Amino acid sequence: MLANMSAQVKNDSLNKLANQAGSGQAMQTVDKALGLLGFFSEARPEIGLSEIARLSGFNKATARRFLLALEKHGFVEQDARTRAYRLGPGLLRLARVREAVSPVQTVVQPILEGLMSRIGETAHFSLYAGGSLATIGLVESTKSNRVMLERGEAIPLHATASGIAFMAFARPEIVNSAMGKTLTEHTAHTTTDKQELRKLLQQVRLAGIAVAKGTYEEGVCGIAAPVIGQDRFARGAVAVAAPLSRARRNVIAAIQPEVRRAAAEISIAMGVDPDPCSTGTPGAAAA
Amino acid sequence: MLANMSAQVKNDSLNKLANQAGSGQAMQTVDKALGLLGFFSEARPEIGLSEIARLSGFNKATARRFLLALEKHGFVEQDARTRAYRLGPGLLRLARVREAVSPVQTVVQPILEGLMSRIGETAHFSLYAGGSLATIGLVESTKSNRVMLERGEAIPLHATASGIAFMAFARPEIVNSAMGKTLTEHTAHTTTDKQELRKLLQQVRLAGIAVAKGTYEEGVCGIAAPVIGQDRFARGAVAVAAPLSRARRNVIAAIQPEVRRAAAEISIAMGVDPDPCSTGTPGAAAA
DNA sequence: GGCATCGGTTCAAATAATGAACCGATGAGT
DNA sequence: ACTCATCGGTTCATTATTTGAACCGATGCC
Repeated sequence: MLANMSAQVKNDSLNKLANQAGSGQAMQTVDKALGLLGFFSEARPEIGLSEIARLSGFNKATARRFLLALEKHGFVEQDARTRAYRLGPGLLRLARVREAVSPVQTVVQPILEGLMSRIGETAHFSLYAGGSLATIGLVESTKSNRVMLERGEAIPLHATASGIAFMAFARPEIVNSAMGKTLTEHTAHTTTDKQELRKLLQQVRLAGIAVAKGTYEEGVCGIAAPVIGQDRFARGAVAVAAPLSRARRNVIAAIQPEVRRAAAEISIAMGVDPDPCSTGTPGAAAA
Repeated sequence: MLANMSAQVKNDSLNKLANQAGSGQAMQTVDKALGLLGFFSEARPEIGLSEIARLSGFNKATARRFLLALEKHGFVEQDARTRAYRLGPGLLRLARVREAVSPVQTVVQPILEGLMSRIGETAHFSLYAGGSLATIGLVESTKSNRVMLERGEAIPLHATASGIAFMAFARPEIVNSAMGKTLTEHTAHTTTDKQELRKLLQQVRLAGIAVAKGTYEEGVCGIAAPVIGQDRFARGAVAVAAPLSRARRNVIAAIQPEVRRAAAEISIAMGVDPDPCSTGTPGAAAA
């Protein structure tokens, strides 16, 4: 009897690990279909059937069936003339409901505006979703020489201050998944070595803030702090982006506490318990 | 030649209709998973596993697998404490991309504001997605006695001016699908007879505008015009909602052209070709 | 303690997804 | 005008997937 029990328990925990690790058993068909949505971006807003089949590696027939299902729910729509597919209006509805429930955008924007006005540089906020960071809120500096950002564009995790700050406090499996891919070299300063990146993350974990000089775009300095969710893992990041020419030591030092504060405010607004001594959480408690 | 052409066109449109009509072969698994998202609303923002299984009619195990797949892509997220599911942040990213491509909200809001300021009553804009109309833009009247609306809430097609205006110019299969369900009687003035509803739609098709007095909520008068897409079928509707006490004949008459104009502006903003003699489109050209 | 319900998991049985080949249309190159 | 390539879309036999009843441990309510 006892031997039986322990054998079962062992099996159970092994299975659990397997499930959580690989994000394994999660309705592959749905997974594949939703994956198609990731190919749409501001840079590639409309995609033809053959192209999306090529991008995704599916058969045209399969890809089309996915698109039909997505279209039925308004996630994509097909241009009547070109027959190309683009993201659909159903997303707006769902985003509205989400926003009504947890008003991130509404709450984040004023915080970013305050941050920008105090330090005079472009500020933005990104959330992790579907494998990368996506800019959700953005306030541009009023200075003539300012850093411009694309809205809604995917931000590489390893090459930006936001990404580093996020990864330093993200769920381990997210970091592992990011480490699994090749680290694209965006500039000469991009960290492309995985050992080095891990070391960098450890430093950021201690500092609680990330500074990146020209790692994504030459001449741009990013300063970012993580935004934390209820589970004490990172959900996204707040960042300030300034021209390197203005980013002297004392300026960076002055910006850091402001970014930290904005990140904390957003974390709280997003529903994190501000009390640090809640449950024995696996997250950043070590710091 | 001419005979040939017309025969081909006929075949094409028949095929199209057949495909769109049944919405038949469209990856049932994905369809079911996306259907779960429809259960979330402002009124019911968080749903537990068992409840969503009950609502959807799926087994708990199945429902959970759907939710896992959705969570993986940020369409839902699970509250760490309550273990309930809510809509996720990934939606914001996609909505942003969509909005960048076809800036409906950005464009619609000022038009609604203009409409409201000219006529002094609550104005709103809804898009069809996933089986019902969803309010995308809303500007409330500044009068003390005004009509209030929930944001992002689903609007029944048969009981509102918006729904009637939309259906009158919608794809036939959408209308048929709506007619397939029972017509809920929201007030004593709701049209619940399908024959009568068809007649009403025909009238609205001729008038180009719909007026509904207390059909959804007692004492509220709605005046709505359809917003048209590239294919000349309706995508949604613009509506004004006024207290019946203020909705005298001459007021309604004064409001109608304004609503019409707003709807036309939005249609154009959404990419419809303002030129009526473009390609031989299957839409409302016949009317 | 007893009872109901919660979130979550399992494995055989049932159902659904898949892709090579194909169709007609379109457009560029000659 | 003819080819050639590619487009969006469809079909059907083969295959891998989804599915749900029964189950577990935990929690909350008499």
